Amino acid sequence: MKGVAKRAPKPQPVREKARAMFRRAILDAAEEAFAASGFHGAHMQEIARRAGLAVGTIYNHFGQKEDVLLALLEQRIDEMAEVLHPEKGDPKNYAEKLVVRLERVLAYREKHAAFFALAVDLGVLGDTTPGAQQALGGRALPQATRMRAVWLDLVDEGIAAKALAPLDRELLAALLKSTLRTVARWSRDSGGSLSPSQVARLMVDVFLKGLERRKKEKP
Amino acid sequence: MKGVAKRAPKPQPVREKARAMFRRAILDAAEEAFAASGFHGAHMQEIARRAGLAVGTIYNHFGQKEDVLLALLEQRIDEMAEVLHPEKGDPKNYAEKLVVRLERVLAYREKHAAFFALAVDLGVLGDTTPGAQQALGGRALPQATRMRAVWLDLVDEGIAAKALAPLDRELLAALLKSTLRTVARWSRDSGGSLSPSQVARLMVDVFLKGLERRKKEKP
Amino acid sequence: MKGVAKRAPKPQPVREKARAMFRRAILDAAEEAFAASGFHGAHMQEIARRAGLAVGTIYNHFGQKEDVLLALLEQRIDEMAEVLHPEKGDPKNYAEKLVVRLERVLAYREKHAAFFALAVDLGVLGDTTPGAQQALGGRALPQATRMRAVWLDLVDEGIAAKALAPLDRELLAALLKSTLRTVARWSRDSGGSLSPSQVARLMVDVFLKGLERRKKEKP
Amino acid sequence: MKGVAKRAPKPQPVREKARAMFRRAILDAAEEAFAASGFHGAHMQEIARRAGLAVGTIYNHFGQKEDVLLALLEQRIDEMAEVLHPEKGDPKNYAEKLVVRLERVLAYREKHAAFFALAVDLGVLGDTTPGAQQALGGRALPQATRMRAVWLDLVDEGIAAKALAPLDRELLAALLKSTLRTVARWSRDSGGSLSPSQVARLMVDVFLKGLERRKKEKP
DNA sequence: AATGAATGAGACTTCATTCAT
DNA sequence: TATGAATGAAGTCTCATTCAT
Repeated sequence: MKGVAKRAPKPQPVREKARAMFRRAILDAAEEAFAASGFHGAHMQEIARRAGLAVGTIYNHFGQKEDVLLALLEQRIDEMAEVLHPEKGDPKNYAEKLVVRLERVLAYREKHAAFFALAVDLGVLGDTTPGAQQALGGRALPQATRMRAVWLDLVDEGIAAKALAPLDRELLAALLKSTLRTVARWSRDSGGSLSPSQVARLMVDVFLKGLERRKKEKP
Repeated sequence: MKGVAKRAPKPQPVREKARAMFRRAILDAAEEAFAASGFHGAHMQEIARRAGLAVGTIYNHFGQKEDVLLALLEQRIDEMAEVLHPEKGDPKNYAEKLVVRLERVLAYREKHAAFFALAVDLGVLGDTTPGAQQALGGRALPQATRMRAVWLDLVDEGIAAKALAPLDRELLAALLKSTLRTVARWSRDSGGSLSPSQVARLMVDVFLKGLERRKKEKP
Repeated sequence: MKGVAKRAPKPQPVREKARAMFRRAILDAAEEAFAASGFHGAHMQEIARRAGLAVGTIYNHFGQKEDVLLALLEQRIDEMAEVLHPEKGDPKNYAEKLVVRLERVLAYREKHAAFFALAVDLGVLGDTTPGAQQALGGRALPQATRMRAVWLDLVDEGIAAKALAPLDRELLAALLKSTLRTVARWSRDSGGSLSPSQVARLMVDVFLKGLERRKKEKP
Repeated sequence: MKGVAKRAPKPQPVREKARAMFRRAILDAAEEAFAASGFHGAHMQEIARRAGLAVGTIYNHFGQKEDVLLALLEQRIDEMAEVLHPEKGDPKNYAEKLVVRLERVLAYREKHAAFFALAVDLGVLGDTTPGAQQALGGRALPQATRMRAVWLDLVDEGIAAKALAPLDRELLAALLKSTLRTVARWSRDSGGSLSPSQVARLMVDVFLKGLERRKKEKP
């Protein structure tokens, strides 16, 4: 030790930051790659290429391919739960509240269209399909529970406010999600001439009032 | 044998039947295997085992793995379109008509739960996801068009009968399908205490009237 | 036996004839198929198709694919040795004798161009190459010995008649064959404007006199 | 990694060298394997084993089995064309020149006996047989043209020097090659008691003067 | 820690051969 | 005996993962 005094190794927050950047770069690349080709179609090579990294580097951050998918799903689900959370200034009226919240979700969806294509592909947002189970190696997504809770809360508020029919909360939540998904996809596929705000309003309207023809209605 | 006299080959309807039986056995086995493990997770070996055949035999009937999937989807979609078709004796009233038709679909779903798990996995029933495109090698499903037409017809009837809001027919069809799927899944997951008839009625109710809390209603 | 007297089964020469016809049809088909695609490239299916037979039938006549090749080679080599044999009326003069004999070989070659492509491919006419050994499963061709003998005889006659240089008879035979093959191929590839007789004469000339430029020569 | 700073990759001549070594090891292994069992008889597994590599590694260097064969042929043909080329100090006299050049070819042949067995097997040196076409997937060998040119040049020199009969140059070249091949094989098969130099001299003698018995000759 | 070539288990597919009709 | 579909061993190639640099 050549007579030099030892210093305790500094905590190196820089290292931490660098690690986080790599992680993020990998997940972003994976999102694109998975969305473009599905889980099996996307090769580690391709993910590495999109991230501007070598394959080996990915394995320094994730144990295996599955783990990249898992981490990506967790990350995005967390972000989406965040977005769906109540915020200060959200309206009191339930229908209005739904509109602003779904609007936020829609905005997030747009930024992460790739992830949603993937999530639908894996059935992760709804229920888990065999293909998803395969891809995840049978592991459960802890974040999915959190996500579910947020939707259930939203529905519970509606029930409490006597704005929603007193049906099973799981059913209500599932229908709210499926309406969101279906209308959003339709909007995208049919040219997307509606503004996000109009789309959110349409979702809520369909969800609350259904699709029966109505006589005249007062606003 | 150029110069050797040939007995005219007798028309063998038996052969035809045998071929059809093998085909069917393979598709049934494939349905199970794909449903259990997804397209990539299911190996030809496994499909052959389930069908009680040798691998080679599958290749006597289908060019490649993809083709097995394709044929299976076509078969099942055809069957389902059949089931969804109008039948003599269906009620005139639109809501009632929806109920009986969806009931038929539900019954078929139950028999082919495996297929539906697969179909959702592939996104074939709704729209095509990257994973599905992967599995199908980019080929389109001709039958999917037929399926779509049947749903659109059902919706058009509703519009014509002034029973449905005059919205875009694609949107209406998509929402009808997603409601069906969501309620069916909920019913199954929540213990399945409702009869198929009740489930169908619930679907139609949700679809037509939405989930807003209603005061009193007369049946 | 219904009271009918038994007759001893007749020797059935018809059966024998039928067998021979099948055999021949198969060998002809195999010749074409092998020549078109090589030993490995030609499938039993294809040979059967060309013969207008079912695959199974081939296996009623030959034990395995190899055996078909073997039988074909034996057959053709026999025929060719036949053709190369001395015949009544062949000239006495050695050079002239060579010409008429090679002419016969050339005629046979033309009829069985397919076989010769195959034979060269397998190196069967000259020496046995690894590929040929592979195809023949390591078995030797008994007929090849007979063939060799015929060529050696032809060369021996030349030595005896003091028409050929007193070199090793194996070398002389090998050179005669290779000259035959090379000139024949050249003649075919370069448009084939020479008559078979001219080609044979050229072969003999090259073989006997070499390719050095000669001053003037008297015929 | 899009945003992450990259160190400029240093130019790595070492890598290049390593690549070349692997390539060479694979080609050498393939030469042995192909020569021992023919193209179809040699399995990738076996080639890998002989090269001391894993199968996958071969596929990092060559797209498919065919490509290994192709590359091997190109390599060896190039080397052989090199050897056959005129060199400083070659004699002026045509016969003498032929002798020294063929001697070089013979030396190369000896070192690469395996390749020549293979080449003959594929008919690549002369003309392309169905089996070769099969193995090469129908692709042409660019190097073969170069090879042909070298032989044609050698023959043209002879014609120009009025040492060769004014026959078609393709024919002369083909005969020169076939004489080389035949005599070399004979020499090897008959015990190899002749020195390379003697063999080359014999080839030229046969090629130029033919095999007719000659009276007395002056050297 | 990043790199990227090497690794090899395992998947799909082919095709000679068998065998029930 | 001819048939041709069934069989399954075996080969090529892919791609997630490892590891020496």
